[in-house]
Amino acid sequence: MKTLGKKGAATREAILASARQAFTQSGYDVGVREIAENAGVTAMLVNRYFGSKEQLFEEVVDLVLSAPGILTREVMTNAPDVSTLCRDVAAALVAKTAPGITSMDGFLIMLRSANNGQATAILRRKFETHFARPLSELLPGEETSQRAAMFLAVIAGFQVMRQVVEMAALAQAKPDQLERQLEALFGLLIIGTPVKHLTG
Amino acid sequence: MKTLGKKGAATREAILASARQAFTQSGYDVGVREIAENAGVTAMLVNRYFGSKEQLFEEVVDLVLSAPGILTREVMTNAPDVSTLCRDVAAALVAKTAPGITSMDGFLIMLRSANNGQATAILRRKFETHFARPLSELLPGEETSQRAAMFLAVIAGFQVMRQVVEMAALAQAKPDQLERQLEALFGLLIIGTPVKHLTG
DNA sequence: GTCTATACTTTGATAGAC
DNA sequence: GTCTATCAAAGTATAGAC
Repeated sequence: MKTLGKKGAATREAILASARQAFTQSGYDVGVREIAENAGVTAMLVNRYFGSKEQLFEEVVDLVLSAPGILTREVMTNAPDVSTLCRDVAAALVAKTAPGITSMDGFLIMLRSANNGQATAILRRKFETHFARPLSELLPGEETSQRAAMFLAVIAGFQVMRQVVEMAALAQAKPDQLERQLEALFGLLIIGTPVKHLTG
Repeated sequence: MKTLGKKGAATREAILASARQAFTQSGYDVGVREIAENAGVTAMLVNRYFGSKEQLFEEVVDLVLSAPGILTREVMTNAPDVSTLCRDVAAALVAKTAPGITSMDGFLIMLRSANNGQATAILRRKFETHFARPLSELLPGEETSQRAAMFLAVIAGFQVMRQVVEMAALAQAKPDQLERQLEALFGLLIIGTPVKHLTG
């Protein structure tokens, strides 16, 4: 382990910030040289400070999953009850996936990097510890781990259709309509029954 | 455009078949040399017959999207009623995403090429015409296009979590439990109310 | 300590010989 | 119509300049 001076730490942060931007926008397949260039350094320093591209990706994922996103520890633990959680997550999800917004969410990184085996292996571990396990412990009733996973699947599917594929029906729909549909789905998974009918 | 003789067309088919197998098993990151080797030719011929690896992938996508998948016109139009449709799609989805099975469904191909702009543009059009529009016309009630899109989003999300990320809770769950959960979600989107309670 | 220059390895793509 | 030879780009590793 190398000791880092002040300048070194700054460079490390610059690379990390550049990598976060690049991975979110282009997925894991973005080049290390491009990441380094946007940080004002050469590609070699990426390996010096992070060991490998894979480890750099892992650190970026940690960073993004810890930052406020659609599902955070705060959202999960601060919600007074589960129906509030449904509404909060639905609202955050619709807002963060609005057309034209380049959100830095962990789910988006996952979807953009889904074609790379190394990246998905890292994401699997991070999703388990950050989302699946705490959410599963929060749910009442039985089969909590499956229901938690389905919850995450709905979030991921909504994002891939709205932000990546950009399906017309989701990109142009009114936000409150989408929120209502998502809230109903989440309610079904969380408390076992829908909080509200879809057509109001 | 080159003119193809009998032998040329045969090698082209061999490469295409090998590519379908390879992409299904290993995803887009599989090497062109490996694809060519399994077809009994050198890597060069891949580019000669398909232009690039990307175009080869696109042709495999076309091939797979034409074949019966999770949502086909038959499933959609042959179902006597919508609740049967929910059950059929849920069962097909769980079966096709079983661990160890790498069926190259259209949704999965979409996810694997999600970071490629051209690929998503092509897939967006195919999804609209093949899935979104006919499904939307099949649904009763209001907001049919949004609900159809959400339906597709749930399918996509389930696949990405079970097949790509391989979340433990989804990969190891009992098939009939997953089917029940999916059927409830689909029912909520299709007929506006769940067909069955989750813990029932 | 911090960083650049250089090169090795693999992979996708191209040119020209037969 | 097919192959050998080669190129360009990407991830990585080493040596050494300041």
